[in-house]
Amino acid sequence: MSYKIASWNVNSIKARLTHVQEFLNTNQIDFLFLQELKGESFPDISPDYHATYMGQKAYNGVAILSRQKDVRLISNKLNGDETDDQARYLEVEWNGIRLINIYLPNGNPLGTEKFDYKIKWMERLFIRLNELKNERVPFLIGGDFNVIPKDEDCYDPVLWRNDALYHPETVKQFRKVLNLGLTDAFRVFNQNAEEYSFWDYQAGAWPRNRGIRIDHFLTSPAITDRLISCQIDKTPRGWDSPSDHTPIILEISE
DNA sequence: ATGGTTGGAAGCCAA
Repeated sequence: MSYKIASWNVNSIKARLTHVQEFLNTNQIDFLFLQELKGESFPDISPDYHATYMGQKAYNGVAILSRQKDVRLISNKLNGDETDDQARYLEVEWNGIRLINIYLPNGNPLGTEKFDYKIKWMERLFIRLNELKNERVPFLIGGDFNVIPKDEDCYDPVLWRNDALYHPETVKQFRKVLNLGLTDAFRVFNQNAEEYSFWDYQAGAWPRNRGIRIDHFLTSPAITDRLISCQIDKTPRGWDSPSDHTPIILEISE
């Protein structure tokens, strides 16, 4: 027995409703983390799934769909800044483990308050995950991290160095999180370059495979021990009117 | 080559 957990930035749940339904119908997904809902309310997707979500008007928004109804909301915001009202964080408890879905700030353009917000958000995330580590709570965190971990995770490292997604400060913060003892689950099973989860809508990025790997699952040690597989499913990116992201799917043993 | 495209908003912003 195993569980499949997927993460997908859908770039508007309203615009991608049928895609999400098709994805759920063709994969045996137990939990689906969604990002960029771009709306306050959440639509009826399937009678087979329970939705926990945190939305806002027009921007951001995260949801966790689950076959299991016994998920318990721990938090729908990231601690550390009472003035932060962006819907980017969802933490639930299920079966003794913590499931965390994030839509980490993009941070562009560099040199603006947006980049400061991203870095501070990552510092707050580190503090939260360090708490869970100290409490010995097994967890997995998935979502759109808006972070390119390494050169092999983008088509043009030199170009991306001048972007908030691969800026040295961004990568430093990401490594700090990893150094809590977390594992980039995808890299346990696949060391190939040119394995991407996002392709820009512009300039033929998808047909030319000019993409970046910014959607991740990170697992705490107890969950890492249970990893069965972690793959990027490129199929939905090839559908008509797709999201610019494609799902990443993680499988863990019971 | 500072463009190109998409979604939600409202008559631009974020990605």
